[in-house]
Amino acid sequence: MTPEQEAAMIANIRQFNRFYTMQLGLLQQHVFDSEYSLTEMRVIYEVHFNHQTTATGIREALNIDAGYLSRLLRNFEKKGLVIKHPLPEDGRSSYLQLTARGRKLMAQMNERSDVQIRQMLEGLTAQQRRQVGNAMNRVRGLLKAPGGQPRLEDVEIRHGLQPGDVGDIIRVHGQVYAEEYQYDLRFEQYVTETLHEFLPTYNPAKDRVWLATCFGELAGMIAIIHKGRGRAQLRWFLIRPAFRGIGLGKALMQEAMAFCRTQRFREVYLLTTNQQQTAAGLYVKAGFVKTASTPQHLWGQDVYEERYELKMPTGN
Amino acid sequence: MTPEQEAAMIANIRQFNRFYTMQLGLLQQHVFDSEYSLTEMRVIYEVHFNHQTTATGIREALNIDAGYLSRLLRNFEKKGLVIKHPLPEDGRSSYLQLTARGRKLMAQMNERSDVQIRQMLEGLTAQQRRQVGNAMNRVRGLLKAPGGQPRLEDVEIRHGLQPGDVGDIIRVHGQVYAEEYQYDLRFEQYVTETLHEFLPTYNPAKDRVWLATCFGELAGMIAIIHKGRGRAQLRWFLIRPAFRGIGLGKALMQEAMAFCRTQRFREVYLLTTNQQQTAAGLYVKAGFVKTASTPQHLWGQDVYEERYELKMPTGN
DNA sequence: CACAATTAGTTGATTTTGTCAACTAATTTA
DNA sequence: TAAATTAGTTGACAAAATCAACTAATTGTG
Repeated sequence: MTPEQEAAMIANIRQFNRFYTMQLGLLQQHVFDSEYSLTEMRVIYEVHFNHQTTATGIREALNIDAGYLSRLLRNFEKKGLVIKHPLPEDGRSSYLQLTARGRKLMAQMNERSDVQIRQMLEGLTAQQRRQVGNAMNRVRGLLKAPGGQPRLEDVEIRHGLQPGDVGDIIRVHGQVYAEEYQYDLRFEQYVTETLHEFLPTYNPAKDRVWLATCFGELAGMIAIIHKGRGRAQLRWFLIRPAFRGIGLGKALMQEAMAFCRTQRFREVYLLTTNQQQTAAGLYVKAGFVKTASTPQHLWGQDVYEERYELKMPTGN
Repeated sequence: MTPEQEAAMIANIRQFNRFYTMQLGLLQQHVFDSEYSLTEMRVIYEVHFNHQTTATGIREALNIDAGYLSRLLRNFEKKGLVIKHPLPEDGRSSYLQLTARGRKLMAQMNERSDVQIRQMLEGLTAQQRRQVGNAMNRVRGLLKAPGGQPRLEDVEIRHGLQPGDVGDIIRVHGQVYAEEYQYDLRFEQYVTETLHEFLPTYNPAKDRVWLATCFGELAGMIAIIHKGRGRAQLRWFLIRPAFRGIGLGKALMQEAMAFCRTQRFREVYLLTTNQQQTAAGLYVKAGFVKTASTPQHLWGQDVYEERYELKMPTGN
């Protein structure tokens, strides 16, 4: 990056900071017309979030004056929002905890915050809202904030191809395999070919492509393609690294298997290589058995191309 | 979107708000250890940014007490940061302007803000930094902030296909044409086919694909494909709606034409439809002439397929 | 056109918010 | 065991923000 580009980029972030400061309405000292100041609410939040924290813990987290904090806490105690539990191992400190009343206040504040957020999102389509969330998660994830791990509940699994999906499937395959196995352009070309070959025969009644998205961002995918005579091929099974370890692979595999059962496929097969170890585990767990392994030079790599097969239990 | 998903999404944004409040260090009332408070700096910034604004303008923009602002401004005037120009048409108001000293203070603050931003980006790769900027722009753009229009200086034009580029080209074509002309999956299939057809013959010495990216996000693209006997085809020329009107199409076209000249192509042609009016303008400006127009039923649409040709000036 | 109503900005009085330094008491270090 | 450190408290005070009463210019209205 040239110095000019870096300066442009920093100016851009500075603008975002100003914009977002405005958006948050952080200049108002009384949050959401409550009787509590921003600082007070931040203390309440800190007590709630870091359970079993002490005054010093809060002081360090929020970087506020010890004397000021002392008074704030005494006030909260007087109002019955916070309760102190003296520490047995240190007579100077106390654990802090929200009372039921304090938690109720928190909940109220969250509600008001939600109102603010809803206003912010007003006039946006569902897709755009997802994009906002997604972009925020990206900022937060990149700036190494805690809690950046996506949750399975936030991942939406849908099927059917919408505009951009075909390209997105290819893009994610190209990027992930380049990053993880140093596959080159030839691999992305291969994926393009598989989709080009599939699309003209795509029959939504017999073929199904599932896309897992998280706030609009493609998180993973899987597909079942009918091959005639009760056979089907499982394709394009991939979970992006950031979304691994949350059970998404399993969820997608379950969708695919459920579809295979309703379609009464007798046999499902798939092709992969010996390098895709994590996926292989999921194949085996789903009942697939490795039936062939042949050395190949594919996409500039020496790999074993492997074939897995699954005999479906014939329901009666 | 189900109510549960909406709640999850709002909770997610709330978390981002808390995270970013923290990130900005907005609880500190003295910005960057200066002798000025956050509010004071926001006033200075507002005077700088909205030139020829009045006290009321600032009061409305920042939503602060009129009396408080009055005192702040008097103080700034006393310190020689701001100057008042009485309004001829209204004896009660004055235009506000930063003095040279006030602008110097602004610049200093920007520098300190830049330091903060650099710290924030510390430890990120160039690509990750671009992603942060990109994601912020997306948030800002979606939440309809002013100044959301990207700048041509922030757009990087590169050539050569990197992992994910092929998929991204297809994805953007699919999405943009679906949004603007209601083309369906068949169009994305067609684009996939064109790339599938091109890739095996791709010769970086004779073919060139340019990608315009803005903080990591694909903004537009163009390609020149050699066809033998001094002929070449211009393909995949597209600017995403958000990046139109900033001269990006022109810049990409110039790159392409310059390449055609160095390659000494005698003739360049392209295929498009009568629906792509904006692009057609750029083709004509670059010297292309429409040579054929045939009615077709393509991708579920009745269109005229048009052919444009450009005879290259033979340099000696 | 005159007079009431409104608007832009100012000023005094006051409250809220945050800071600093001196302090106590418990705990740790030397 | 004494000195140093740490957690938290308190008093004095400064800075930031609010409220209400005010002036002067401008606008609206009968």
